[in-house]
Amino acid sequence: MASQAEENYLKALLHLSSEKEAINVSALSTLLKVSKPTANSMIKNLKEQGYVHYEKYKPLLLTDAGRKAAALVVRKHRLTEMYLVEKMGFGWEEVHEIAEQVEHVKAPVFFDRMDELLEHPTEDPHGSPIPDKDGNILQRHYMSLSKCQAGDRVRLAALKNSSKDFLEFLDKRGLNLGVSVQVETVEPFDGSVVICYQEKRESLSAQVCNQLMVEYE
Amino acid sequence: MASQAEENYLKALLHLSSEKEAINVSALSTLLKVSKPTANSMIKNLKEQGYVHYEKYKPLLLTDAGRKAAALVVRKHRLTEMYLVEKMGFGWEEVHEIAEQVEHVKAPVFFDRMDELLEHPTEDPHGSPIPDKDGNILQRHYMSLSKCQAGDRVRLAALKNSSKDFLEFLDKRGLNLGVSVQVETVEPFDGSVVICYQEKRESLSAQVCNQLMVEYE
DNA sequence: TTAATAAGTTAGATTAATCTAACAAATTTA
DNA sequence: TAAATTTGTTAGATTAATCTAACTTATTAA
Ligand SMILES: [Mn+2]
Ligand SMILES: [Mn+2]
Ligand SMILES: [Mn+2]
Ligand SMILES: [Mn+2]
Repeated sequence: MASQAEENYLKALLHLSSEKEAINVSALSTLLKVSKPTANSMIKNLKEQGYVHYEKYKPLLLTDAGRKAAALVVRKHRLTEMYLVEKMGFGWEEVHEIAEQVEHVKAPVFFDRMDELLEHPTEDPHGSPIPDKDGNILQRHYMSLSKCQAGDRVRLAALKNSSKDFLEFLDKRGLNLGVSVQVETVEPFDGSVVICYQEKRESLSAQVCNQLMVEYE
Repeated sequence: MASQAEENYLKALLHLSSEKEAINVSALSTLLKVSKPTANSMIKNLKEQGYVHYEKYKPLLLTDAGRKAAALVVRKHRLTEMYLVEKMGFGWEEVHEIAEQVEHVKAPVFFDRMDELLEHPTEDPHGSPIPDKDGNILQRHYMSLSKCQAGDRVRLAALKNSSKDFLEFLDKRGLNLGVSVQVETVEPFDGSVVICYQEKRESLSAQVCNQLMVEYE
């Protein structure tokens, strides 16, 4: 079974490959906060195990087995986050660090039980999809709030970024997933947007709008 | 913060010292299934950190700091076991292996939340005491069922041994903690005991009775 | 009280995961 | 295209946790 380090690398590789098909070692080492030689040597190890395609100086690519293994780690991570929020009462900004550790528990039944108790959730507390038991990830195609126009009525469905700072920013404004939002104005100059929701009116910078994924109601 | 290995050694040392004040390296290495040199070198490490008193060839002794650190690991372990049984519906025979891993999560708030949700339990699913947040362990002085006499009416309060086999043996007979038991006969020859409980009559070997801790009702 | 056995230690090796320093290859910029 | 920059690799060292082999000390049995 994969070690904690291996599981973390697999997750990072899957994450990077979702933004750009081919992955480079630098991005991996930056994301995981390890040196490039460290990442390089782990890549050789993962190649040995059949999880990545790799040739010297060429970009990295997850194999099918690698993608599946990675998705199953993501599944454990997101089930844990959902469990922590729904069953233990944690805030969505607290759960990532805990899940980062709990995801490595070697006891499939533990995660299966979370899945059951949560009644097979399909998204985590930040709106990201929870891969199924075969490692398939149902990609939702939400739209960024920054693509909306004045007058649009949308529901906040997911976050592109789930950093603690951002989550706390949203908490302060009562911007939770599921909230229905009316786009009032879009400022052409800087892309900032004024929205109305739950009797509130807020102006959000383009940077924030980019991170907010919405769908039409 | 202590590594997983260090936490496991501390727990083992506390466990061994509960049976015999002074601990020897052999017992430790046997319990943890590592070689004696491995145990020896970890002892030197723990001594460096102020967790054990140790001089070459002399028996091992936990320091106050070591005993406290160990008790806090045991606290995490037992809170986890209790949480798994009470909140997640696991059987008492399934939880030890999972807790053995979860206990190493570095997130005090995670265990504090379990403690709250369980309303500050004082015993784990096997009747063992859960140390408090300062590492104090309230020792209950239960009596072994093998010390009982015909006619005694007692309640099953704890298990001295919680191996999977033993737990399954008890499950098959409906012998759960809290069950009220009437001692029918005690066989002087082999120490076996016939008990009545919940419309059932069972004969238990001395070996089993030794592991069953009871209290008068 | 010696001899046998058990317990404990030292030395040295191994593995996984990490690092820095040095260098090579690829890409970008001028 | 040549120079500068970025990216990737190799070599070699380190640390934690483990092992085996060989040896020493302590305990137990004859
Ligand atoms: Mn997360
Ligand atoms: Mn992790
Ligand atoms: Mn246990
Ligand atoms: Mn453990």
